[in-house]
Amino acid sequence: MAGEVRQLDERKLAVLRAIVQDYVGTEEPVGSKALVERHNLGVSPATVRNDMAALEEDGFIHQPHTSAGRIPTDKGYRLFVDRLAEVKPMSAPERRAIRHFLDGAVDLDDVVARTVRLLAQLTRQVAVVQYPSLSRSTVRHIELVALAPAKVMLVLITNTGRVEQRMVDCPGTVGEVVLADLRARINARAVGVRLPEVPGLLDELPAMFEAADRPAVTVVLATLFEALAEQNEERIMLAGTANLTRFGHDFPLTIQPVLEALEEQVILLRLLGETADAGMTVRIGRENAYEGLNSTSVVSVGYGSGDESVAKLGVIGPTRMDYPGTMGAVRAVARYVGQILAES
Amino acid sequence: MAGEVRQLDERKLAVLRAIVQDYVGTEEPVGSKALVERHNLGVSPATVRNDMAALEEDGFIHQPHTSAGRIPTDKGYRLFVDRLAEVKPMSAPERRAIRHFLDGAVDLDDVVARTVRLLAQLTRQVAVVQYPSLSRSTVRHIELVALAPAKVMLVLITNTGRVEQRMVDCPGTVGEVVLADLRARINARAVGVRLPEVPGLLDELPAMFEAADRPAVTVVLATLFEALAEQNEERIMLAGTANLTRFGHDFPLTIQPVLEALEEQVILLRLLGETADAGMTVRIGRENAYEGLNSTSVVSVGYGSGDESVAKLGVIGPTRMDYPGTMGAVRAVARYVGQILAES
DNA sequence: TTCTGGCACTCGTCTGTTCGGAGTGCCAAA
DNA sequence: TTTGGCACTCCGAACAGACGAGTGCCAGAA
Repeated sequence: MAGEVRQLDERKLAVLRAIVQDYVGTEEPVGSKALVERHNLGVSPATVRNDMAALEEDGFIHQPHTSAGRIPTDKGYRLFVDRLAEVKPMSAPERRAIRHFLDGAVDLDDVVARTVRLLAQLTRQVAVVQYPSLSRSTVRHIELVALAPAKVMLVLITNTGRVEQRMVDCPGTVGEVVLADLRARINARAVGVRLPEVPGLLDELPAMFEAADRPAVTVVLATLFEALAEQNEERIMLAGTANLTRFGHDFPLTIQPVLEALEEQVILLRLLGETADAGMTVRIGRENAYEGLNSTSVVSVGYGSGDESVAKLGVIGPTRMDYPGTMGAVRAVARYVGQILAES
Repeated sequence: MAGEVRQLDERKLAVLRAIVQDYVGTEEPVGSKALVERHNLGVSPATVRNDMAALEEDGFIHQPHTSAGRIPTDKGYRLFVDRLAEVKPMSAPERRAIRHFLDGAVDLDDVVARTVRLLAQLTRQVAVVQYPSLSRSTVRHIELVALAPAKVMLVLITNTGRVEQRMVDCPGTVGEVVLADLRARINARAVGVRLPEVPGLLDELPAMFEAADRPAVTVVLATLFEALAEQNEERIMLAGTANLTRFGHDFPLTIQPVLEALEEQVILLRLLGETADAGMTVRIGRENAYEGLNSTSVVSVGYGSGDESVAKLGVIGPTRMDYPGTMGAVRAVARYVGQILAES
């Protein structure tokens, strides 16, 4: 008995898989007859119809109107992604191409720019790449430069190649010697340390300077802490918006909220923020918190220079997307970007 | 006689103006009767029809099909912009709002970001703002920092607040003293000078150093020149793509090439590059060199911190746009950005 | 019990036709 | 030169009918 029930279930799953695959390919509701023709399920259309009715009952597929084919629901895609699909690995030539394209990058900006374009091209969808975040990275070097007697430029360089600079207006003049001393002491303590942990290590620094210099030292440190903490400086790069035109027929209605979402960095950051730290995250249709993206799916993953992820990247497309292919591309690109970052 | 011909021409122009205004408002071909109703032209529909026939003969308007109203052609819009429309000044509250919004900016990135968003909101179209270009700005400071024995970081700060940094791999070790010397000499010559003119002033510099240091000095200078010259580093910021959805009915066809164009910084830069240095430039439909923008108009203008323009900004919208209003907004925003830049 | 073929039924899409109305061009009169 | 009138064009909405894809159900076969 149990065996037969499982047998049945497996065929239903096969039907669902076939429906998803066909619908993704054709963009048209798929009927029982066409299904049997294209996939050799070994049963008749009538049987498939029964299964379809059951699948519909369970909410995995849905009919636009009586006497039309079936379309997968968000729930159906979810099941497909979780249990029926395998991430499709990139082919060797594709991997070589990715590698080659990313290797040409000259600096961090370029890496991110190339990555996002590459991802958009590979998936033919909208790609989003977050800059390696400050909070996960470590200090490579901190530089202080006197521009004027009371004006200091602060430069923060991270191990991910990111450079932040600030102007500091000091109360009173700061001697070159004091500045050099401060620079040396800061670097001695901070280099190699994770950004959020830096402030704790510099606590007792003002006390080590002459009373006259202390105000200036304090201001410089305050600015440094500010630069370290500024999470909302997180930047994002986008590409492939033109691919939105391939979205669907009910065009302006679907596309407008998506375009609006894409303009709001905050929304995109939150979107990527929901990505699990390890493994790939797929958010389908209404699973997305942001309403404007209710008819889209987001495939995202963390990437990083070493073992751990310092930022996220992903792809936004219609719920009707090629999940295995998209996931394969996203994973491959994330992996290679990680390697590039580790090398530089 | 001549007087009567002029009289006639003026009415024709009035008719054209009315057609443009109505069409921009309604998006529908405008007929003779409706025209007479909405504008008090003081003549009958039949007369207007005669004028319309003449205008069509001259290529200023055009009929989608017999027995439909008329639509302005690119040539018609051109005439409208050149002779029939006046730039519509912003109202006092609008100006205050612009001023207030831009005043909140904290650094150059922020100024540009706010400007582009503001412009998109005001015009309800796609806004494009070019970062103050390197070639027009002057050197405020050049800094050299030794990160490792053979690794130097070069930082270039311009009077517009822009900061560029490069890593330099030197052949052999560079002493701290040499570096300080080089820094001092470079700054002494370059500060306050326009970027493109800097290389010429540093020609004889290598000769002033010991033979052993010369290779390193040469490499540093080469990198600096590269940073100075790198015109294609010109960056652009975009906003308001969601406004494209209000474009028209024949949607995907029109919008796709536009989205593609917007993704290509090169195209946008060329677009802005065609802006006349002084005064506002309006490119209508096929006047745009880039084919994908053949059904759009571009309104652009230079802006700058002082008298002269250091960069361009503009708006991209359908040829059927509110030219007076758009031009007014573009002009006002450019003016205020200029002021903000001059102040900082 | 499960699958299958057959059959009646639903309903959306396509096609052709009709019809009203907006708009035109032309002409004769003011 | 302008105007009112008139015949004409042609788009687009509305309607009807045919077509076909697809379904659900049922009775019989495996």
